[in-house]
Amino acid sequence: MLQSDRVGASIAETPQSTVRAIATQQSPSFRQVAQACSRCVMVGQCLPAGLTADELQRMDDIVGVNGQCRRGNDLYRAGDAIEALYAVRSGSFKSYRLSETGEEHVTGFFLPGDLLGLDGLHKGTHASFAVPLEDSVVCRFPLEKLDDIMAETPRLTRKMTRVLSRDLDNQIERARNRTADAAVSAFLFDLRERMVTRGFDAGHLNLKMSRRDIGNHLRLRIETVSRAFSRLRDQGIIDVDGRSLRFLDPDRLRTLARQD
Amino acid sequence: MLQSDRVGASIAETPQSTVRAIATQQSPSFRQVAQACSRCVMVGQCLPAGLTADELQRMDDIVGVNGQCRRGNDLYRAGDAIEALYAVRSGSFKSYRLSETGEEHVTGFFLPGDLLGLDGLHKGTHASFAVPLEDSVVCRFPLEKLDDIMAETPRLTRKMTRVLSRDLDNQIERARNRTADAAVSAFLFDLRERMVTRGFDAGHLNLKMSRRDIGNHLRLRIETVSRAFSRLRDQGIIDVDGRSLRFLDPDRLRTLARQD
DNA sequence: ACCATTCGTTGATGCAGGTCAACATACCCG
DNA sequence: CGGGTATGTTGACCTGCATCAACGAATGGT
Repeated sequence: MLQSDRVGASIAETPQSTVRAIATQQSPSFRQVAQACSRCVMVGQCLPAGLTADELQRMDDIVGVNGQCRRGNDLYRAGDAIEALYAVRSGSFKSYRLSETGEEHVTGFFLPGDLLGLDGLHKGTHASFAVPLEDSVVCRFPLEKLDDIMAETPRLTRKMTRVLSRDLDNQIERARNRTADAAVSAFLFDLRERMVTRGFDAGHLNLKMSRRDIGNHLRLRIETVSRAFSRLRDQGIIDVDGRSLRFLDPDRLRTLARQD
Repeated sequence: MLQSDRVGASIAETPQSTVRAIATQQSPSFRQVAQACSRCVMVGQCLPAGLTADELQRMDDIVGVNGQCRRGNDLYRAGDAIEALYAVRSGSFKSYRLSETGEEHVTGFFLPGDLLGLDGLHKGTHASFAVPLEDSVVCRFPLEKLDDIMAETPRLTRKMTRVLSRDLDNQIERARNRTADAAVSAFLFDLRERMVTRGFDAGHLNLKMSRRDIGNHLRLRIETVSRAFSRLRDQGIIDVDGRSLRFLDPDRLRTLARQD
């Protein structure tokens, strides 16, 4: 099994985890829509992307609980036994780790369709914390069931392998040597591309994360991020006011993002 | 299948790849030893670790070609169609990428038992270049066969998932904010741990990579790496003379490695 | 054995980004 | 509504690492 040998409490029994099933609060038809991968608008970007109709039906069967995760709560915490992976259905998340001295390190931002928890699979316990940046909804893939379905569905196995490989590739790519302006440009351009891929409006977006989180993620100070934003604004590449962001010249943003 | 949809030449037909089967130059018994996972000293650290005897036998059957890779040649090149993953059997490798401007970025160092090529699986083409740091021997896992055996061997699928998850975890961990001394200490401590895990002498080792490669990997200049080495030597933590390295105080090295 | 080239070390100096500080605005809660 | 706290921007200064430079030692090709 993918899951840990450690026996942990189920999500519902784990006090610090705050996923709450909303199914019981909903009408049967809404619940059905909320649960089924086959009817999810994000299915093309998510783990089940590329599955046949039959295989998708099987995925529908294992996505047991959709849960709200509200601001200020954790989806999971580093050290928790992994019992499931989560896909973002709506909203957004950040993941972070703590150093031995208690320093936070933001390890990623997650949009609808993104999979949370992959970095902990090898240990059987979560390697990171995951917190919503806004009220969000997640789909829960219990590892045991995922494991079962993978044993019978090679296509899903391959998809999982590719998702892991892509994350690894992205992490390596992110580790390049860059100036502060290039790092911030790359961050914004990547965010825009991910939004476009998911069918969001490409022109305008509201950043859900703070300057602190962005800087922490890019290993830059908050002041440096702020100045980089200002320089991009002064050059007419973006229009930024607080967390409200407009892309005026994506091509030049891309060029800045690609220089070392 | 894990492998690309692109149809590429086999390794043997690819001019720039220089894996050469040595089986024909060896006696049958040596060849057998060289090929079989079940008789490899690195089997405990490698992809087949944890398989049953039966499953291991199946792995033996798919490891088709062991190849020498000599210094100055590439095992594979970024952009090549992926037809196989490689495990280091003996020797060592570095992987690197090229930026659009031709800048090299060293993405990892690989010791016996390590798997090469994982970051390219999602695209079907290699994301990096892989070159030996010394004359080395690799085991070749053809993706198609690996895919077949994974479909029938859930345990191998899980192992592959864990290997990918571990690499992802390591990459994230490496991205922490660190001073130059902490980064170099972490690099050396990690290298030592990996050598110990593989049963090599923990006290002394010969670095196979240049200061340039180390610095590039850690996003530091060669002079900064050299000075960090000198400071560690002055503090009595290591004894270093060129590429010859002795660990005098691993505990203090570990402490340095863990501070932000 | 030769020279050319790469590699590693150390010193002097420069600069990108960190640090410190001041201030404005937004948000939360009683 | 008002006071407190978190957030974001900008300026002035500082520092850790990059850059430039000089040198000796190791390596490789002929």
